[in-house]
Amino acid sequence: MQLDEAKSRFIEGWGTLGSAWGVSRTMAQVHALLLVSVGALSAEDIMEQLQISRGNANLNVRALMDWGLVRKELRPGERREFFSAEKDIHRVATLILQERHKRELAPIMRVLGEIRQVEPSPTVSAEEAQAFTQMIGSIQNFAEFADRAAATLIKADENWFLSTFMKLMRPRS
Amino acid sequence: MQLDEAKSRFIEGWGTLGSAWGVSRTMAQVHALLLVSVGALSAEDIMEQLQISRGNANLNVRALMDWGLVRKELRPGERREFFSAEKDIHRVATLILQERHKRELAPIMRVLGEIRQVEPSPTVSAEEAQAFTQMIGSIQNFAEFADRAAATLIKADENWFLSTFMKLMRPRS
DNA sequence: ATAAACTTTCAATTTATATTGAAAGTTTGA
DNA sequence: TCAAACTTTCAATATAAATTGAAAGTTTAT
Repeated sequence: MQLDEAKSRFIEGWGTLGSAWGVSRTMAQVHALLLVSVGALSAEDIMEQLQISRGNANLNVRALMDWGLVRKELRPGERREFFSAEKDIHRVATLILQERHKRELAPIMRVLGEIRQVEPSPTVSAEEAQAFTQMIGSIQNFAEFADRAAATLIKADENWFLSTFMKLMRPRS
Repeated sequence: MQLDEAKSRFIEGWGTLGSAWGVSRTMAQVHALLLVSVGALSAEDIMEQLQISRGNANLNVRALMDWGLVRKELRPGERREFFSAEKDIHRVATLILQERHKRELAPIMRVLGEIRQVEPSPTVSAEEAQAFTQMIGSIQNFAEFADRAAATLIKADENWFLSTFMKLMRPRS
């Protein structure tokens, strides 16, 4: 396979993956393109390679910058902006986790905390109320656990965690 | 807060969470409704409580059954079908992980494996090809790691719950 | 065999989301 | 200051996804 074809396939695959996980296809594709590009790319480059409009390119590049996955690169003597992606995949994962925590986990946790205060009422049996509270409680517990686990991974910039657990999980390597 | 309001808020929140993660809002809402319902519900119940059409209810209930999150419950002497959700949150998490692994992780892993075989070509520099191969390789490694980590952490959480439960049951030993 | 009580399907429609492209805005250099 | 070289915005448009509802299909009881 040629490098160009390999890159296209990666961009396509990354886009598909993104849309399955609630990230817009184009945003994921811009990210993929920047990941496999050696240098930084201009808006024009992105427009051309992905065949998208200027506005669309701008929108998605800015969204990626909000996520911290892409940064602007200014070249002395050049007026236009270039963009490059964070290439360290561990940092990429960290940034994505942080952002998703903030945007999606935190809000649902707030809701769970609020709805757990169900008042006793004459129209519902005690056991029904309790079943509800238990369900919510177990979701809270699990979410907190998952959250802490993710945070632990985030803090594992040092390799001790990764190497320790990699050995546990990949006894063959 | 009344139980009914709490349930509504949960259903709404779960739906929002779902759509942020690539699950259709209604599917997540049907799931939420069944999670907080004590018994099994009929198609009619779901239609009424979520204000959706019969076709929509049927479609989403079947999708949830494909995920293994919901099962049909037949009552002797009743012609219609009832549906109930898996209530054990660890099983829920496990089922979701399994399914997403199968649907989304496995396909991208296949692509990554394929595109890593870039042929040398006179039109691309060796270092460009190598940068690409390294990028793909690090994504592969990370994906494998994350995959194992998720499975391991879920098991760890299950064990934690189990041991806590055992201690509660057998405080003396 | 027929009808009643359901479930399933799917073409049409609605709704939500992404995209465009031209205009407005901004920055830089002469 | 102006004009060139850019970036950003946003109303209009296109695309994709979800939803409806009625018809077709299925199962069960009589």
